[in-house]
Amino acid sequence: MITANHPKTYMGYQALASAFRGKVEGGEWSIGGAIPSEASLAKEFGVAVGTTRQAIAQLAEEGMLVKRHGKSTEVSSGLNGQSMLRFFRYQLDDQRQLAPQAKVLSLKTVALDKEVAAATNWACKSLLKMHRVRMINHKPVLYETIYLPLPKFKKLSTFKPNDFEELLYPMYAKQFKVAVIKATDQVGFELMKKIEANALNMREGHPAVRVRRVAYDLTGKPVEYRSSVGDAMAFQYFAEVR
Amino acid sequence: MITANHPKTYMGYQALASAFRGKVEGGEWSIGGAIPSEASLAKEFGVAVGTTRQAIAQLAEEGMLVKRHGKSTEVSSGLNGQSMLRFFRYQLDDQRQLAPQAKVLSLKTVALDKEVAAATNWACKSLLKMHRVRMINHKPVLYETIYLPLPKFKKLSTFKPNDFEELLYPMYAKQFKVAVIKATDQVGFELMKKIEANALNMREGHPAVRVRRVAYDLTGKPVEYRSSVGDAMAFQYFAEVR
DNA sequence: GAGTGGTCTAGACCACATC
DNA sequence: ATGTGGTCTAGACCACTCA
Repeated sequence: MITANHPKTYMGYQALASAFRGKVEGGEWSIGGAIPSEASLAKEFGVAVGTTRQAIAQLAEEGMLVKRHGKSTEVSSGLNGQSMLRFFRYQLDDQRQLAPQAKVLSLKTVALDKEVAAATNWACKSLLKMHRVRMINHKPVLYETIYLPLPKFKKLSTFKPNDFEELLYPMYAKQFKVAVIKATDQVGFELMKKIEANALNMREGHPAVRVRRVAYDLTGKPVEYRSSVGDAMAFQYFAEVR
Repeated sequence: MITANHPKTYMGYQALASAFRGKVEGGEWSIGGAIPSEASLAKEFGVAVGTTRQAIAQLAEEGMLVKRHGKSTEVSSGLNGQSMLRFFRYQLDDQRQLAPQAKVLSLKTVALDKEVAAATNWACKSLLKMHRVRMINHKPVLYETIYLPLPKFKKLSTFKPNDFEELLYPMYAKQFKVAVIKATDQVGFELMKKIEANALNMREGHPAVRVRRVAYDLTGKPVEYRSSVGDAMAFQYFAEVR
């Protein structure tokens, strides 16, 4: 039955975790907001506090929830989006840490791309396609092509290049209530194409690295596809293997 | 106090975890072997079972212990060492999965290398340095330079190239009781040097990828430094960002 | 001080592996 | 059947945050 609540259903911590996932996906617990206390959830679902703790611990592990000792447990608002640029080893003028800049070059609506569809399994028929250059100390270092599914991100199609914030992931969170909590990177090597080379003040055919990234939201669904090109010689990628 | 045991010391799960770490590091719980049951540990340390469970859960998370439902909890015997080669995208003759081969080219004792020391913080004064080629379907794809600290791995210095097994990490476990449970990779691009090119049947100056890997044991100490070179055009690296 | 999450206890019962 | 780890309970008390 769809609408009725059985008076007493068995609730293991995994079933509880599923129920909590549902609250997040359904928007009942909104992104960045606090969820009810463990004690009140235990009462609501008719289980011991320890059981709600175990369910919450699992979701916290997955990155969906964030625990704050003494305060509350919140729905994650996601990664900050700086995670791409830290892979390039550009030295700065002095020791100071310079914030990267970003410039949107173009924005248009296109048909679903084959490569994108294969990586994301999106079923939409059109996409928002954005070209962007990222700079460190005003020097362009990364040429990005970013795809977003429509109609979810339709509001962006009316944006002018200057309307975009520096970091996209936090903007997705604020404007669309989409939190990016995981991404997969695929690093490969190729020769730089003319468009990319021009944008980066380099020669066509220069050794280039391409990072294809799929970003996932709280529910595990792909929300963004991003393909970034940079100078291979200036590139360093760090990863932990377990 | 250093030597005496107080009859009753407070044992939080973190202190317990430290005690368990000590048992592993001291060799009292040996690599690949089962540790005592949760109930007996609880009795031995004078805590509730739940507390030993929490301590064990933490060490399992770190990869030091592996839990086997219904059997026992074991000290990890580490990764299998295939983790490097999976990053290359060589297609095989047919659909079958071909096991990679490995050939040791040379083995010698050298002074502590600066690059190696910087990455590992090793304090030893000499190293074992090994050159190795890894092949897929009898085609060489990876030229590896492997460093191991002495005197820990002294026994290997008398080995002949054919004495080495295909996978090194399991060999470290068997022969030296060293389990590799974590590694960090640093991926960069460069031009292939003559020696590497010769070993891989490629031209000097061909675009190459270099993966510098530090492998860590159960206690978090670096146990191996490995620098691997391959064809950049055939390379794909996958990683998850969280 | 009130409310939240963090630690710990003691015990019951379940699920799995092995003999 | 026995022993192991996995789940769950009910409650005590601690540590942290904030009004």
